[in-house]
Amino acid sequence: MHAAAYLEKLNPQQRRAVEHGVSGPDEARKGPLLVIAGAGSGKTNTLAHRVAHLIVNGADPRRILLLTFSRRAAAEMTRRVGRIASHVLGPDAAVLTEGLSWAGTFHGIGARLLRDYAPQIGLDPNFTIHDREDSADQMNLVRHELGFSRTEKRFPTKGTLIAIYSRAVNAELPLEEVVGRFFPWCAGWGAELKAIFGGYVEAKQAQGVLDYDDLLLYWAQMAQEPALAAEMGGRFDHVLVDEYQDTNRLQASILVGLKPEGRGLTVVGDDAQSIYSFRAATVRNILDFPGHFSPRAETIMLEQNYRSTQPILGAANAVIDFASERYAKNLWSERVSSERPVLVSVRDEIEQAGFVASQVLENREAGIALKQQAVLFRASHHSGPLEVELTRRNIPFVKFGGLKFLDSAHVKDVLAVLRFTENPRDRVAGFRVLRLMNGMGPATAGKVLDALATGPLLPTLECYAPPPRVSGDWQDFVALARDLKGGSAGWPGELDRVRQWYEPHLERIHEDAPTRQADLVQLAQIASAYPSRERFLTELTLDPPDATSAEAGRPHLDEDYLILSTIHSAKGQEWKSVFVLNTVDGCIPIDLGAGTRDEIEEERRLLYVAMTRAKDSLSLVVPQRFFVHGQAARGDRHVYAARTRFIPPRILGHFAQAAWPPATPEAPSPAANDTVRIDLSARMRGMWR
DNA sequence: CCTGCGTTCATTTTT
DNA sequence: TGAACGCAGG
Repeated sequence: MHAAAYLEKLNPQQRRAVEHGVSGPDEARKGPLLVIAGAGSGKTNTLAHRVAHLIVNGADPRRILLLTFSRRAAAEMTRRVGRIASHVLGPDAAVLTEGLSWAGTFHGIGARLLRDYAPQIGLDPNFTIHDREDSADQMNLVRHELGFSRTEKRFPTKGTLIAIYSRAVNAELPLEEVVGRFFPWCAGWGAELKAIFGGYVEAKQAQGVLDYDDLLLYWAQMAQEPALAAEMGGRFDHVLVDEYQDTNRLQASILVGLKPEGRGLTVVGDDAQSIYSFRAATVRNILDFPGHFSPRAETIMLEQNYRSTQPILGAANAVIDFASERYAKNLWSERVSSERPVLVSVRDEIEQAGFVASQVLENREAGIALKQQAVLFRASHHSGPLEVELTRRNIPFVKFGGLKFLDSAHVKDVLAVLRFTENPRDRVAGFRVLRLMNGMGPATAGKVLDALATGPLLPTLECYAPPPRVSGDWQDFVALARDLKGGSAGWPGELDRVRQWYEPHLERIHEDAPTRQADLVQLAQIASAYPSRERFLTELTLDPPDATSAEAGRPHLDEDYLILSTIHSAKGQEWKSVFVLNTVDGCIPIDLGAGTRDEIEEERRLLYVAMTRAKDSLSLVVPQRFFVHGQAARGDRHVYAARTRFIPPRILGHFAQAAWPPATPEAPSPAANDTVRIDLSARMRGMWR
């Protein structure tokens, strides 16, 4: 085939990455490939082209494994591959790219493979998956059983326990080292920790439950068994991994197990954007990748940035130049502009919100849609005052990252009922469900669960004689279980049946039942997009919908809305105009605990990631003071903050500086007197009563 | 054995 | 500010 037209648009480095090991009969060229792709260097585009190029040249899409960071990224990649391929192959391409079914996150693909191989590794293929909070609850049950809830000295909480456990698994480190390095204040509890973790693993196995870490751990273990590894690896001719800088040791082990020689293996990433070390991701994976193989992996650098203007890129480069260990890159852009990024000084978070809201509207008047603008922040709650201001001004927004509505108690309750039906041995789900009934405490619930550990759901529940005070609720519950188990409602009718059962409990437990009901309606809508209960539960746990929007109502998809996002959730995205909130020491870097050197370095990369999301305009907002949390609403205790240490004086030349509101010698407004004399809003509300 | 109340505590990022 | 835990009463 002559050089395809779709390759012409790529720059020489991108093209090398796309064609690596594809053209030419030379087997040796199918060796491993590392692509270091700087921010905005067309990484996704290059990877999509590579996959399309493989398919166009005869690779079987069903034998391509594509590991991405989120399901959204996987979907985007599949879409792009389809578009590129259809330029070459016409309508046939649709059939081919539909075969690209092994695209997803490590965890998602892991779950799928584990269900496939379950019989061979002694696993119940109907396992249910615990999210982080469920895992913590499970850990707590064990902690209690082993009697560690009443120790003399303060014992680590369930959250700490699961964090330690998870770190040890994902980093493939011995417990002692994990505790010593990351949790030194727990150093005295070595033996107790081992006991708890042992109990935790046994509990999961007895219940047919896997946690997030198990999805990788079991997969990695399978990949260490030569026979299984060969079979699994043999299913795929090509394995491509995106965002490799954010993988951990366990994930690297999986790759090596699947492709020991690195044949057909491609990893893409940018060490300067590694921001997930709290999940045990290690930048060493990408730094050490080439040397893992013999001969070494070929390394290609993509250094031309197509996203940002030169002044924005220059400022971002200046920030990351202080980083210690990294692949030296020299990112450059042809996009000229006279506009430097702006450091905007504001009085406090309230003014910050005012500034952003005004600026966003101004931009929109200038023709930049809200969707082309984003506000980024380090921690989810940093956007609180801004959300209030946006709501007040009626500016629609969607927020990515932070608390999801799946974490709210009522949604978890409903999901737990489904999971409990799917797997009656799941004690965390069972506990949650049973305790909903009035009069059902921990002891009674425990007895029911004990009975279920050995017998099947229905006869066990039907035969169980509950204490008299729960009998009414109990009958309803058994009827529910019968309906669900009988499958008469079908999917997603089952969910409606659960909601119907749940409603009286919801009203009894929560004051604000109506708002919570609305969430459950939302949940039912989401559910209708899934083909079955099992798929719904699995995929919802592994790929929760990642956005929440203004309470005023979710904007319709065709509407315009502003993007609010944590920096972590902004990964891989870009906007014309970007605002970064709280660019001060204490927020970036966040002041928490020790603040080791590595942690500080990661915070630096976070700022770099935030800055490199901007195409045309970038504002870093620096509030001068912060009100202290946990005082009376009108209190004015506050602390002063300083500009982030990652922008020291010697690189200030890369920025323009401004203050907001622009200084005007106007008389102070009367509202500055902060005593409220009359409550007008109450009066307004009263008009309608 | 369960529930409700009072107290305390700890506040990142996410598959 | 809210969630999580402990304690006492029923």
